Amino acid sequence: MFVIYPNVAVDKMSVPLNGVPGRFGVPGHLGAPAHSGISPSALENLDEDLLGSLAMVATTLHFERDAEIIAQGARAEYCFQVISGCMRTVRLLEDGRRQVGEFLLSGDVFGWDAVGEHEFAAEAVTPLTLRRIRLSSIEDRADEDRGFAQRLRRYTADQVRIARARLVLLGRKTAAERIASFLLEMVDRLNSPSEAVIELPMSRADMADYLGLTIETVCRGLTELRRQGTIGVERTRVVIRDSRALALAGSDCLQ
Amino acid sequence: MFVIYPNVAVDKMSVPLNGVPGRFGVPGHLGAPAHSGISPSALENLDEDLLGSLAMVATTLHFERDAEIIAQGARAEYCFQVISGCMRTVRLLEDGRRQVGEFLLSGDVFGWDAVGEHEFAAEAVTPLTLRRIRLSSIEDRADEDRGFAQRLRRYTADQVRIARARLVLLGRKTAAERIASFLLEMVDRLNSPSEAVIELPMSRADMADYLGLTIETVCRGLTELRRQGTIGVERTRVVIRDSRALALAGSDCLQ
DNA sequence: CGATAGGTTGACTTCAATCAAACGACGTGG
DNA sequence: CCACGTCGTTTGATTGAAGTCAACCTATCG
Repeated sequence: MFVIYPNVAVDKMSVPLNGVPGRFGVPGHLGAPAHSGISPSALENLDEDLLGSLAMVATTLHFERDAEIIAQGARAEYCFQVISGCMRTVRLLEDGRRQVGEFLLSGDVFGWDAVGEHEFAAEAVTPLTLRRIRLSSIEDRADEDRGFAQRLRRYTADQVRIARARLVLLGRKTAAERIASFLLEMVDRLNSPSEAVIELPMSRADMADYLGLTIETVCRGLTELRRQGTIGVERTRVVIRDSRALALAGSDCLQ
Repeated sequence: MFVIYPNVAVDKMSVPLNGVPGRFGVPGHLGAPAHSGISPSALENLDEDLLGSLAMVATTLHFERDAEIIAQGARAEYCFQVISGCMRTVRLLEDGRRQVGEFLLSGDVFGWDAVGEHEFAAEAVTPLTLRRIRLSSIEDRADEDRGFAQRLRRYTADQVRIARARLVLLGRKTAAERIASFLLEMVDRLNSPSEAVIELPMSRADMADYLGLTIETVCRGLTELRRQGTIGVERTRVVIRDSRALALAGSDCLQ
């Protein structure tokens, strides 16, 4: 039902929180595991908690919204697993263009693939709780624990497939299709209490940079889907009114 | 660094003959040792030959240009390592839009990340020699050979990073930048005898579908680079005249 | 040869970006 | 409590980069 992370040196960052959308409340203080009511925080399911067994060598960290967890180009020494909240990976070009690599939710791991340095920065989309683990610990564990190595392989293979599916989205899909696909992805990943309603943790700007679009185009796309009766939108809350039409709009036959 | 290899590997396969798409090549003689005689190609370097140690359980196959090696959606039972030639992975949307996932050259492996089915098709860009290996063999070897498991992790992590770097290219770069980046990638990967000259194995259409552009836009981009004196182009041969300018044109600071 | 396929170039269109303005929610300070 | 400023979002008008359509070129091959 939940994960016990015993000791843990808790590097604690200030946990302010300027109110705000996406009621990802302040994570309970310290030892408190993924909280009760809201946000099941996925990690309850050990099968899906890749690094759960490394909790004893992990450090738990808290970040406020928009905090930078890792800078682009930082030396790769640690990787991070999201315990609760939402994180984004971003890469900037010199002139300021920004690409969001992925959004990470509970259980997702950032940076384990890094070699010399992290090629993407990592930032908190919402107040965030992370588990920080030395890359060497993962390598060591993989060497000595066959089951872990298998799970790691599966996880990484999944990441490759996911990234490649996004190549199709970015390379060949229209703005409208990208937006529809994105909503479908989020419906799938944010396991909401109610099937049909999702609370997007990220801003339009984040969505735009994830989808290779501009804020305005994302807005217009959402508005258009609403006009068609496919979804309902108001700020961060999206209601899926016709998921069949949405899948169609996203050209997601295979997926 | 400089590999000395006959730039066309010996294939007993008859010559090109332009392709009828979706045609199968001739499967190799079963159990034939990986390289009978010549054609070590790039694989001479064992360090870079991830699956070299599995050669005894591999089957060598030959395909003609444009042959389909694996169909999109095919059951994932085998993976393939390129011995010589160039392979592309492609994914089609229902309406015919096409995205090339990657180009694979000597040593590269296709399909090891697949779970139920291959989400991309694999096709021969040039006459092609492959090593075919059961996915289960890889899994088994990874379980029993720590060094192999490590190399496999490194290889897969590389694939993740490469795919994510392409997200930036497809999501945020202009046509001109994509084309310049592509040339730089190819200069790096096709280790040509002469630093400054590369022979592109793929057509403009393949390049376009790799870069999320149209054939015409690729042509215009190449022409523009030539007009600027950055490269020389004639059909498949590209001469890099000013690699500094090319890197600049590609916005590839980090990379 | 002529046929064909791939490549290049030009004219025009279009989808998404850019520029601009207004709105709404929220927090702050008077 | 309300006026105000800020920030994120939405909508509209316009621009522009890349797509589409079309013609032509140039290797290659039967």
